Amino acid sequence: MIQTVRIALARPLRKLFDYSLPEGVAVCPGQRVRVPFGRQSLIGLVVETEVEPPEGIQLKPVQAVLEDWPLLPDETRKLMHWASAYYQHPLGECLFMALPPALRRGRPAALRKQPHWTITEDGRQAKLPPQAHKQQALLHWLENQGKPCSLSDFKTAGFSADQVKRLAAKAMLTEVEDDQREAARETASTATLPVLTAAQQVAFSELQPIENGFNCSLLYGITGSGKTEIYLHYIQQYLGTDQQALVMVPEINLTPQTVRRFQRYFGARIAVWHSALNDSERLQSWLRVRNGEPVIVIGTRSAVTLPFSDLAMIVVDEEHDTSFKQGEGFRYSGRDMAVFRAHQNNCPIILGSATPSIESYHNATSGKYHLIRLEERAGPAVLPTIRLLDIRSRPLEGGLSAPALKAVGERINKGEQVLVYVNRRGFAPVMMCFDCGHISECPRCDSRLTYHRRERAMRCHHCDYQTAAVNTCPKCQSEAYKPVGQGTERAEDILSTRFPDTPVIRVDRDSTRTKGSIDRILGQVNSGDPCILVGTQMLAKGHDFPNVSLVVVVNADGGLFSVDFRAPEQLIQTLLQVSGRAGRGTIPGTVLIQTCHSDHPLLQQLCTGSYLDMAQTLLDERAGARFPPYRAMALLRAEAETMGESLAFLDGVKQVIQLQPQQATPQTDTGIETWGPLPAVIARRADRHRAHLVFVADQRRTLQRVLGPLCQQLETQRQPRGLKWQIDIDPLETG
DNA sequence: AGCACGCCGACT
DNA sequence: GTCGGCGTGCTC
Repeated sequence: MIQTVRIALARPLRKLFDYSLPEGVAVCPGQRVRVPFGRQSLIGLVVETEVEPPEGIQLKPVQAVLEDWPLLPDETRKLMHWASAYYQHPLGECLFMALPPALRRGRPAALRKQPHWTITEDGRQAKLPPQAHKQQALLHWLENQGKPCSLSDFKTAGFSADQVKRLAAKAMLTEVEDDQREAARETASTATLPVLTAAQQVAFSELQPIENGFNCSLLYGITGSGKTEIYLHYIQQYLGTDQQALVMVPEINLTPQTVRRFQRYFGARIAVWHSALNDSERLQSWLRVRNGEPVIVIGTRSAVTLPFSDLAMIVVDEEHDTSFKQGEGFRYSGRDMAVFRAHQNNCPIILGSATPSIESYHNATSGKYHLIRLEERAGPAVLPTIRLLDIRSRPLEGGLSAPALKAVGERINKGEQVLVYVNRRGFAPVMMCFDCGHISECPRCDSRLTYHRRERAMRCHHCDYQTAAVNTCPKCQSEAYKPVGQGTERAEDILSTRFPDTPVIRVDRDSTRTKGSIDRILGQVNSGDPCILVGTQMLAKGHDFPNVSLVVVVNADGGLFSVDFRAPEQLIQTLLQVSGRAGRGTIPGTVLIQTCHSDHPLLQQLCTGSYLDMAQTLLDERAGARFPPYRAMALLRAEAETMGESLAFLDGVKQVIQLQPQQATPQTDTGIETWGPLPAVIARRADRHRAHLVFVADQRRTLQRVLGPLCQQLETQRQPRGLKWQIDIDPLETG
């Protein structure tokens, strides 16, 4: 009897393909196979065995079975099955998302033995020329590790392969055989953890031990309260030497410093997972996890799909951070998948943040999560004072008001550091003609081009359009064609003019483009000398600036009156995160927020209340408007050559949804509401016209029940050429 | 997504 | 007469 198996392929198709299995071959779900597909040969993953062969299709046979064990373990496979159904994304793509690129391409799943290096007697003598200070530092670092290290260890510590090669050539380093598994098992607990403060101890004692099984703790710890210490202690205290752990961090936060901090206590058990890894590094890390090594993975969003076999705990740090949600394609939330995975593994999960998301806060108040409050800063630092500075009809220089500049001057004179935060949204410099009013716009998007002085270029932030800057108005040839708006560069100019003796350091995408520049900047700031940091978003996250005693927020009003219902939440989160950079040392910090709406209740509350009070206010507003988390939301995005096509497509979908007989129980289930379709806030992007249709339902189940078949139908029925659609479950941006 | 088949314009 | 443009249709 010939067996039929169901195979998932890495194709954007909401269907699986059946194949016959050659006589004498047996497979189980999760195994990797090679199958013929059309006239190509593809890698597939077994989803189901012993299936009923479909009628009227001549099945092709499986060509090869790549391993005699399931590459994707059951637990991970079930996670991806759930994610596929929850996010309405094709199963094949979801499953393959959980494999590193090398394995997707069919490379063997073999753990390459990594050469480990140790220092020789010659190396200890270290007779290096004085200019080889980096090699000297490497030797010094390795000696302090007290154990052989691999190339990737050197790289995470900031050294290069070339330096290792040179030292090996001088016989100062030598290769040793080292079984990684053993290396990982022995906890390099040379360093002892810092003692928890009384407040940290209280918070720590509220965390459930691993053996109590699934529970989700929302650790609300104000900026500077030392949440990381709590994670470290938790791992130290509860994680078994044979168990695996996952620590998820936002994209921006995966700095070498964070990793080093964990490595100090857990040594070789630490494995990293982030977008900067190359294919072979990814494969190695993935296989370490798959082989059941007792690793502690520090990783970004996609680390939630790693093939753990004994996952005992999860931490999601900065859980409110929007980078946990993938913004395209398979639009999953790493944080939400982590909660599901903890549940699936019956293990604890800790969500940490100084500014928890409204969703998580809601889960905490409803008793689904356990709320732990840590509202004291560790060490001598106290929370900064937040003051609003109303700038209505005040003259501004580079976006800064006279009182703000005065405050900057005072701090500088005292030898302290200042951070000027420019909320980029709507404040990037554009070129405007003062004679005819012409403003430079992107020819392909509904957006303005921003002026980049350094490159003398005009750039679009929504597509890759770029053009040289010109001095005269392209419309009326007037000479009065000048940059307006308060970008980081304008603020930087004004500050350097006003404070010529103080270094002004700009921190934004442009100034940190080159590798290592962020470390150089941080080094300069941490030296403690007075300086003024000017920057965007990047400054708000993670980094510690102990000598910054004043934060000036150039403009806070962007998020106050936005069409997006999440804008106020994101505004106060950003304001509080950037405020948290002030007064981390011994000097009490001050935050000045420039605004045209100093009487706005949310901003008022920012100065007096705690974050949780604000979260409660926002949650009440969400309840009133029946927004998430009180209802489930999904977004159907469409784009086409014309807006008419996009809107017509979404209108059609709306009709279908509304005509559908809703077999709902009236009391609990009011069915689905659709809002729109509406053109996106940036309606035209790269010459594509975009529109949205929003779905809202009291119950997630209702939404799933309708969206599943809808996606299936939209995929099979043919659409006007050039029309593309995608579904976004729990969207973060509804504009 | 690929890849092939298919039917219309400028080249040896 | 062919090479090749990308429009649409299929893949167990």
